[in-house]
Amino acid sequence: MSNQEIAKLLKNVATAYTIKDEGKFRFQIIAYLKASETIAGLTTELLEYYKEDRLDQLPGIGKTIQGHLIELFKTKKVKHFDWVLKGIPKSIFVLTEIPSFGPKKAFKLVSFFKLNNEKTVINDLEKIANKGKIASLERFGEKSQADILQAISEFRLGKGKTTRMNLSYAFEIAQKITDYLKKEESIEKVEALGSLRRRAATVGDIDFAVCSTNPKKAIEYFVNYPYKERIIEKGDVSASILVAGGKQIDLLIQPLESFGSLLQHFTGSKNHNVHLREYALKKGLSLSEYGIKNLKSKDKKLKKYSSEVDFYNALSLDFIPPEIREDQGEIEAAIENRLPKLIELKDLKGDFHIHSSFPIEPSHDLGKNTMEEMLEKARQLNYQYLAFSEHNPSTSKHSNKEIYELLQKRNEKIEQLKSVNKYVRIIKLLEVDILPSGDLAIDDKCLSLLDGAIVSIHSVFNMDREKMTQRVLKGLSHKKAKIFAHPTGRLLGERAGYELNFEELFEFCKENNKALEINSWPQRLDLFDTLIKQAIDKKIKLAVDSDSHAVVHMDLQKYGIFMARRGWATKNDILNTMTYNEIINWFND
DNA sequence: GCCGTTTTCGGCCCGACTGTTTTCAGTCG
Repeated sequence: MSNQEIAKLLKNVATAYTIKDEGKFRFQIIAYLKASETIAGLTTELLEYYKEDRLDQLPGIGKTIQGHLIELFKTKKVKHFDWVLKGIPKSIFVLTEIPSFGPKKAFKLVSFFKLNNEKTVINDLEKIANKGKIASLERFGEKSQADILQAISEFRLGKGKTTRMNLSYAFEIAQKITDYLKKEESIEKVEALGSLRRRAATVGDIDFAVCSTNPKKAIEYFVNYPYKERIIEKGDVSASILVAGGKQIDLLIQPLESFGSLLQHFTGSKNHNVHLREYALKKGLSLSEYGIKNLKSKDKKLKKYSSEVDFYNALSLDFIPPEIREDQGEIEAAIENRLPKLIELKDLKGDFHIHSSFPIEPSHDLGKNTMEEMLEKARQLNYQYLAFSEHNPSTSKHSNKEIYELLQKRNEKIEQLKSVNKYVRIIKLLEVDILPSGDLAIDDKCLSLLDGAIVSIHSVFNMDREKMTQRVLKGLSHKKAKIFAHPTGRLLGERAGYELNFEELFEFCKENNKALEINSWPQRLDLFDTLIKQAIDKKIKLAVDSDSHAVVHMDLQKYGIFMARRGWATKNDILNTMTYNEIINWFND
């Protein structure tokens, strides 16, 4: 079973508990949902944790659920789950995937109308709603009947509970809406929050905090956004609209004096907030988007915060950067004044992964811009150095001798550029395929022409975990191979990437002084945050690379920096913050 | 069912909004 299937199973158990007796099973429900989230967000198959006897390392998975998971892997079923799920039609779990459908609503509809066919339940429900049969049900009405039809139709168009967009796409939408909101004169401040502010690789809803002298007018203005599809809800301090592609935009409003608390609350993450509020409760403080209540004082008066820094400081905590608010130990670190000083974009002194248009007749895609154009961009970015790293010449179309000659030609070109280029130093790299055998695609003689090689996987993704790991380690063990590019091979929204034993890879990199890439391409963002944090804990060097195939791509480095920050990276963890001399020494090491 | 800087027992974040109601149930973040 895949992680997603197991996560769904645990979520279904929570749903079943909710239907059976929400009050009685209140804390079991929370526990199962948390365990489900943990598994859904894992970067390694849960089965591997089980095989390696490491299930107890996972947060929110205690003795009981561990036992159930072990039973699941051993016998493919869990007696306790079967008991909880008994009598709950499976079609309910289909409906709960639709936004606005929770356990109660799904159960009421399925049981009243006997919608027991999980394959047709959505169509069946739609037919019933269209016939007007739902409106007469207790606690339903004409409006909720129409809402059900709307939710089904939007679900079919792609608005699901777990539908997410890439960070770069969310940035574009957020920019448009920010520009729109700033035109309303009563709006004094606009901040995009939620997972967007935390710079998560993918974003669900886009959240905005707004500070306005006239909240009513500001809300009215927001819900009249010209590109909205419809208004989802509209209240006194918050509203939500739907824009093209089923994307939801939420707005929250507070006066300036509470703006800091609002930022804090709406930035999340949920787990960070829950942990923070539990920590505060122990000090007798109750937190909300409005401020901090002292439960020990007589009047329990609310203290408001206009600044988020003051809000954290009021809890005796250092300010926690949004990118690491994921309940991964940041609260403990803030208590003990040992939060890392996270890397910033301006710390980068170069880029190792640049594909120019030099006609090297590569195995994969060639860049769009000349070396000169890329170098000029590097100068604008204030880089000390730039490495050209086109794909290796195609091995099916060229002999070793021809490949050698192509690389020689490229070297001549680079030497000529070096002689005329005063601003940016050039490093001679190449992105070399690691073949399924683990051998590099070009021979030693060709590799000797380079300062070093970036190695990567571009074919035969479906090897099993151990074979793939051995393939990568063999490729990386070549003296010239220094950086392993886009290590998981994932493409967001397209493919999950191959399975690797990262423990083993980290160990190897540490021993042999190899680096892993944080690829800034928005669809890759690979390595990603959780693996970056693990790598940094193991003191592995990382390189933030744009993988540019055109000049404009060189600006995408900010996304790699976002991921690095989410992985708690400081300047010292990132290779391309080093000077040219240090880097050249590292490549020759 | 999970978890530990008041705890291995006894806690478990806090609030908005909608629709159907006239005080609440359900969903969401």
